Parts: sequence; C-alpha cells; structure tokens
Amino acid sequence: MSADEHHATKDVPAVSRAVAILDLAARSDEPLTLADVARALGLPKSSAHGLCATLANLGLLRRRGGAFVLGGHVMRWANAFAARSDVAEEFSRLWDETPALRVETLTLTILDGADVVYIASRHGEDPLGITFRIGMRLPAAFTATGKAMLSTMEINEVRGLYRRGLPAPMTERTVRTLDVLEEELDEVRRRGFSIDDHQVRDGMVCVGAPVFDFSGERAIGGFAISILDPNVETDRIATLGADVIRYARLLSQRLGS
Amino acid sequence: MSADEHHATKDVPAVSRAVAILDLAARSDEPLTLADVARALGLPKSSAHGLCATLANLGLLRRRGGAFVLGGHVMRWANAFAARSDVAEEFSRLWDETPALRVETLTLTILDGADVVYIASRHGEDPLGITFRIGMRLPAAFTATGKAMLSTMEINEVRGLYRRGLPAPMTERTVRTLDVLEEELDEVRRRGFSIDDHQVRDGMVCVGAPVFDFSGERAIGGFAISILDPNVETDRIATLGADVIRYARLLSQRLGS
DNA sequence: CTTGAGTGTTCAATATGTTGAACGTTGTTC
DNA sequence: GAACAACGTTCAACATATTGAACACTCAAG
Repeated sequence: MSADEHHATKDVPAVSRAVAILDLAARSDEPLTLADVARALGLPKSSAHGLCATLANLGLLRRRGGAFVLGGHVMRWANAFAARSDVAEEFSRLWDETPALRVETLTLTILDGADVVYIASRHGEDPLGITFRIGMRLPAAFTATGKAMLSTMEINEVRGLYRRGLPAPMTERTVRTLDVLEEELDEVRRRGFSIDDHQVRDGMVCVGAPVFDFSGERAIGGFAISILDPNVETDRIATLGADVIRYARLLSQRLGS
Repeated sequence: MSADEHHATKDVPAVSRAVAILDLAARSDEPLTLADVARALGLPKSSAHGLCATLANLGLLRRRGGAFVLGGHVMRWANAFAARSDVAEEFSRLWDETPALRVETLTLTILDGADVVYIASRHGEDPLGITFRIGMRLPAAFTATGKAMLSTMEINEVRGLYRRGLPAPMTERTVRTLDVLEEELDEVRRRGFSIDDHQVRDGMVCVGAPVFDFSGERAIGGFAISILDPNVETDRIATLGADVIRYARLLSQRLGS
C-alpha cells in the first residue's frame, strides 16, 4: 500500500495507533505502562494516555495496577470470526459424528499471508506434546495444512509469498528453500495429501489435505491429522493419508464442493 | 462512565467508532456494506468509508466483494489473550496427563462481568450436542463454572451484578431470580462444587468448581465437567462432583494456591 | 527526611481529521 | 436503452482531536 500517495488511502491515525497498542500488548510478556507504550510506539505521552484510556473503557485493555494487559473484548470478535467460518462448524460436526477420528489429533487452519491460523482443533487420545490453540499461527510452508493449501495455489502466487525466502526453520527437518518446497508441493498434488514429517516439531508427523467450498477453486482451509511417532512406518502414513483425503473430501462436499 | 463530564474521561472518537464497527461485524450474519455500517451506527458515509478502509488495511476487516467481514487479525489478540492465561496452560497439561478425563467434556472459563468466557475446552468421547468454542460467552448465573466462581465472591458484589435481574432463561430449568441464585450459591459453598442441571441446555448436566491462584482469595477461573444425561443419578453427580473438586484443586495447586 | 527521576494526568493552542457536497459507478425498474 | 436510486469515492472547509508544557504524584537513593 503506497502510503500518503492519495488522500483516500490514508488510514485513520487514531485507529492505526490503537491497533499498534493492542499488537504491542499481545506481544508483551508483562503488563505495559503508559510510558512503555509511548516509548515503544514513539507516541506523545498524552496521546498514549488518551488511547489507552479509551481502549480500557472499551474492554480491549484491562488495567492491572498502573499497567495494561489485553482485555476480554477481543474474544467477542475471535468467537464471531471462528463461528463465522462454516468450515469450522462442519469440522465440529465431523468430529461429533465420527468416533474413529478420536484417536489422533485433528486440526483445521486457514491461510493468512504465509501463515496458517488454527480455527479449529480436536486433540486426540494420544498426546502430541503440543497444543494447537485457536488463533495460533505457524508458517504455512512447514505445516501439513499449509502445504495442502499452498499446493492448490498458482505457483507464481506461492513464489510471491516467499520472494524473500522461507521463514527460519523450526527443526532439523524443516524445509529451507523455495525449490525444495516446490518439489514438496508437486508431490502433494500427485499424492493427494501433504506430509509434515518432523518439520514443525521433532517426532510429530502430520498429514493434510485441502478443503474446498462450492467455488471449488483454491482451498479455503486445510485439514490435518497429527500423531507423535518418531519412527512411523510408510504404510501407516499411507493409511493416514487415505483417511485425511477422505475426511477433507467429506468436509468439502458438505460445503458444496 | 459519566460521558463528557470531564476532558480526561472522553474516549478517542475514531477508536470508539472503529470498535463499534467491529462489534457490528461480529453480530452480523452477513457481510456488511459501507451503507449498512453508516446506517446502523449513524455515521456520515465518508467517515464510515475511512474507518472501514483503515480496518481493512489493518486486517481487522476483510473485503468480500463490496462488503466487509471480520478479518483474521483479531485472532492474534485472541491467541495472545488465551495464551496469557496461565490457567489455560495448566488445563492443557492436566488433560494431556490424565487419560481418565477424556470421557467427559471439560471446560475452563473466566468471569467477565456477569458472563463466563470460555478460554479452554476439551470435548470428550461422549458427544454433548454443544460445542464450547474459545471466546464463547454464556451467563455466569446459569453455568457450572459461573456458579462456582460467583460462590467465591462477596454477596454484595453478586447482587451488584444482578441488580436489574437475571438474564433471560435458556431452558425451563434455568434459575430466574436472585433469591434462588443465592440459595444455589449457598449450596455450592456447602457442597464444594456447583451443578448446572439442564439450566443451559436440556439434558446436559455439568459440575464445576472454582480455580484459585496463589492469592487464594476469589476464584480466577471455573473448571467444569459436562455430560449429556437427562436422567443422571444422584450418586453419579456426587462422583463427578468429587472429580471436579479434585481436578480444580490440582489446577489451583499448580497455580500456587 | 529530602531530593531527583520518572511516572500519570490535565488543558488550551494548534495541527489536522472529519464530513457535506458533489460526482462517478452500479444495478434495478420500466 | 433510459431513468432513477442507492451505492462508493473524493476533497477542501471547518470542527475538533492532538499534544507540548506544566503540574501532581510516587518511589528510590542518599
């Protein structure tokens, strides 16, 4: 977005500042003082004061002594955002109706830039050692759901996302270059499902497949099954792959694909 | 909050308006046009235009054709809000470590005004017919976790929350008056656990207990076990009650209580 | 106990965001 | 195809939000 190029493209400054304050609070490990906010964002103290007071009155920040932390109002929007997603609802229904799915961990994500965002998860009976929280973000290139969604995109769009290179690796096995990622995406298209073999977490293997809606073009979400099995056998991956394709198709069919 | 009484109490109007737009988008079943926003909030069209463009640029709204829906940026804040809660982390750990808990549905809420907000949930093997989504809100007076938390509060504070009466009932069994609620809270204190017997949903019975942190005063959260059993027997409730007390205490101990 | 540094709060002058009017676009009706 | 209504977009005049300066408060150091 070319800033200040044209009147109409200029953001409302107070709103931008307020969002920057909330982002700062989200990133911060401890409550933020007014002085912290003014310093970190380069704001006059009186401006920081007015904005923080407003955010506190609106329930977006909460005062803890003289400092601020994120308030609960954000959860109203998060709830609405997650609920608005038809695919999340279908995911919940699928889980309720399919006892066989309860052993492994299931997740559903959407793509946001080069990240996946978790919009639904059901942790299985077998522990993974990782909790996929709603709202959590991970690099799409590394996750099973992300690879599944990327594989439905035009190659130039994928290259556009990674023109400055891939994110920092998370394990020894994490994909590091765009060339290798493109080869992986070719394999996903051929096989029909994606594999995250220890790329996000050592020992964790995930298979994923894209979920489509009625438009049937690019994926609107990614569905994955995850297990913790450092030495998983090839035929188990094939079985899980068949499962994830089947259930992702079932989700897609319910969404009019 | 006495509006306009004093300079310092006046909110930043653009921020209030932006939040009102996001609240409207959260409430709306369909994408909102600029005209919808201007009309619903009584804003000039050009002001609505500028605010919506700004929110879209910041990722808080997303354009769908010529209309707007909530954007994914809210999930960054929701994730941070939920992750910030130590009690949610301990809840996840408890689930991972305790296979016996996997049969029923477990939930964890915090109190926000007269509502509970779900900050963690694990759906059990037995289906409930209701999905507790993170961020979801329900009236505290009706839920097991809410009653558990209310029971640790000063009675005048409870009366303050309900000075205008209880919310609209959700079932035939929902508590309707403050007097009855106070009796229920007396029973919770005596018994050590709360019961939602079909007050939120027909057929669903939940038991709850408060969770404390190191301060040990009022509850910081409520923990509940939920089952779908229209004709649950008294001794099953007692067993679930003992369980919920035990696990809530375990959570509390881990939080320094 | 005093002093100094850093914090939060207040308010009128000043810089600038808001908005009414105008215009272009789109879709519906006749 | 024309006319009309409702929409989205633009921009300069004007209403008002922002902020520098000042002050009160709190806490730590000496």
